[in-house]
Amino acid sequence: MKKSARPPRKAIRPSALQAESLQQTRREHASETAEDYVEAIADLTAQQGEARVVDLARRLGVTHVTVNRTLGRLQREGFVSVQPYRAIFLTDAGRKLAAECQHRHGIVVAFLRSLGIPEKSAEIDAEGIEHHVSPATLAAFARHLSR
Amino acid sequence: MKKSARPPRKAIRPSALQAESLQQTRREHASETAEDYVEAIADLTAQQGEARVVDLARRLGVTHVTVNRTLGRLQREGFVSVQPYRAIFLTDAGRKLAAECQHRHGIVVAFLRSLGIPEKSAEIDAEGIEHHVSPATLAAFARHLSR
DNA sequence: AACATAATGTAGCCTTGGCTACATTTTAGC
DNA sequence: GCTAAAATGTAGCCAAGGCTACATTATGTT
Repeated sequence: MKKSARPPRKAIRPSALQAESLQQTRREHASETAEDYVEAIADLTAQQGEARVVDLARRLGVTHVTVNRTLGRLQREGFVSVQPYRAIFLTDAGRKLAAECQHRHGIVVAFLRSLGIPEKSAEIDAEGIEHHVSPATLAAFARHLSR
Repeated sequence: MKKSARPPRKAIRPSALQAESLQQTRREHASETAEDYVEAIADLTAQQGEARVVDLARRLGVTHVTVNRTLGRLQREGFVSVQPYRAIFLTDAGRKLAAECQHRHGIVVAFLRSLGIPEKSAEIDAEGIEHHVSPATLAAFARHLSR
């Protein structure tokens, strides 16, 4: 019998950690859309009583078609409740998620502002960053703010 | 003739800014993959003399198939140079991008560590955050570090 | 030099999230 | 209550980035 004809390539160092980090980042990407949508729906509902497809499209910077398809997915996943030609409502799960996102978003923006970053940049960066901030890091941001 | 039968829904507040932020985030996503790949290729080349498909797959936490297809795109975009069954090389553009990413990654990790976040969490969060850090914010991080 | 195994490549499938173009339903205003 | 415009819905296209299954090439060991 034989063992190996060619020794398998061995990882020299920390591939495992990086692979894990990147897989985590990809998982976060998958929930980013849901978070952006529920947050927008919550805001719109608070601001104008209801959230409609056009409002979401404008707010999210996409066409109404994209919004429509995504709402279908979010309904499958239990975050929203939609009926044809009607306003969009959050489920309990959706409201919970939205509240968490708004809370986190506020902390991230305030933290960036506290570093001297101007309002607009802080908003833009926060939008990208917030989905990748772990509870530990969020806590560190909050700690830094309350000093 | 008639004008309007139904007044168009008007944005109450800051839809424009949020839409812009989200569009920026989506643009960043498009370059994330390129950044992760060139960085990994640069690291592997430095560590073991060459970067092979299997190494990248292990490092990035995906299958070799995904790596292969992505390398094709990166070659089209001018970041890498690949030949069948050969090692992968960065172009000048690829090396430049890799250097920028490594620099930024280092700052983000150091910054998070300086907030008291443990090594591993800092690495994981940095992987997700670094692609969304604007030059202004990166500068703020660096400023904070050098205090 | 043969050959088994690792490495690489290819075919084809899936989901997400963009889009345009066109169809249908609501609804404000006359 | 008609009707045009707004809003919503549907069909179908595209690229990215995952995957499995299978085909091909390189190469270390014998």
